[in-house]
Amino acid sequence: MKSYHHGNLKQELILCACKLCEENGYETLSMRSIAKESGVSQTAPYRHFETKESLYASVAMEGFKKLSKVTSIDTSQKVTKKKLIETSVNYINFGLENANTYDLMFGTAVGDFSNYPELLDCANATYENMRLSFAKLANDSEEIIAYKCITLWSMLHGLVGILRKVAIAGVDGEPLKGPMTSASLIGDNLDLHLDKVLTGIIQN
Amino acid sequence: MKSYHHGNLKQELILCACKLCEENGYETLSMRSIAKESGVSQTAPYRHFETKESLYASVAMEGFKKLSKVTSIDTSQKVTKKKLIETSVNYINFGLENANTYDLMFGTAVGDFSNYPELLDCANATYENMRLSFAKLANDSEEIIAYKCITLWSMLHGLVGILRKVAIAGVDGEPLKGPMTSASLIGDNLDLHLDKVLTGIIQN
DNA sequence: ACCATATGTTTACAGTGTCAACATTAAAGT
DNA sequence: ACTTTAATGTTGACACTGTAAACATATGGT
Repeated sequence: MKSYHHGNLKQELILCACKLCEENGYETLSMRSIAKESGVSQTAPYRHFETKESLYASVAMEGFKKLSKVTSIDTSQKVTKKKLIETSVNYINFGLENANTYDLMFGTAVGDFSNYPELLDCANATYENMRLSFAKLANDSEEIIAYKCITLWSMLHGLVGILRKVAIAGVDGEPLKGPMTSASLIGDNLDLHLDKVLTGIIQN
Repeated sequence: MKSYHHGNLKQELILCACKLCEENGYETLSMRSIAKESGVSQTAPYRHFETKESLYASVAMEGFKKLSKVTSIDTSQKVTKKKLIETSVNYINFGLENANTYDLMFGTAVGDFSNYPELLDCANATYENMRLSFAKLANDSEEIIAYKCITLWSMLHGLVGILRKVAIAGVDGEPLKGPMTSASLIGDNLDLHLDKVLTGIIQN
């Protein structure tokens, strides 16, 4: 028997939204659908989220937490290139396996992170760890560290995008022409590719 | 005096959509709004676009054409690192100056390009030129060329994303913490940064 | 016990994508 | 030139969306 008050609705709504988002993409996610899925009236979510965007922000935050978990390096210990490669692979796999959530995190669904301080913190924490890792790896200036970090980060992000387009195209038979094909080649040799890239970044 | 038949509606709808998209972002663009803006009934666009997504596809295609224009290198002549840097800067500037359109082109609004062959061709052409440029630059194997091309492309795409977040954050005062700050640093020294990156890519 | 506040529900409104039925015109076939 | 047909418009409708307003119920501090 359900009581009038749910007790833990906000948490359930977020969970629900995460699930629906990953299953069908954030574009098809509606306030009403998560309300229904949570067995609650259609406007109940508005007691916990001012707008749909702020619900998106919560889902994105969960995503960043999860991403942080698989990519964070223990910077109290020695940081090696191998660890960075491992982390890079994890990053890319996260992007591929949580494609819809990834879109929500890095797309335009949440316009300005600074409207959601908690989300902003989570996002920054993710990247901050990568920066610390580079700082530990070699004795570079702040500037060089930043350069290296952003170079890698940009590339990982870009790679996720490319590999996904290839994966999607691969599903319905017809392989894509041009660089797309080559991208799937990289997918198969991801470790090797990342090793090359990281070597390039570290050396410079 | 307007006749019943518009005569050139499809073209006008696309133009209109491009304008509205870049002005307010593709998320706020509606079939009905472009219809109204074009001075035509709300379902008229459906004579030219089966779904909203197919209108998006047309807008995205215009974007790729424009992007091609500013990034394409004349591969019948000698290709230099300098030219690649120039092109890279142009790519990034395109992404920053046509931010909303860029989102449409590289986001999830158009799910699968292969449903829109013309769009797919335009998109591939853009990247194909970059690949040819790398092929001209040095005498590498197909595989190495692909590697270099995708590395650069991924990074440019990633950089656009990062620089935009910084630009947006810069607007309302409060600068972002962590690697975000460093990213804006890169924005100021974009040429230098790209030179470094390209050197790294070319060497490997 | 009382009352403010948090959390729910119902109802309502304007806007959306898209379909079906109908109107008008330009193009093609005779 | 006349008729048929296909292309291109319009009107009206449906189910869905985000979200505001008014109301209902439970909870916690006094």
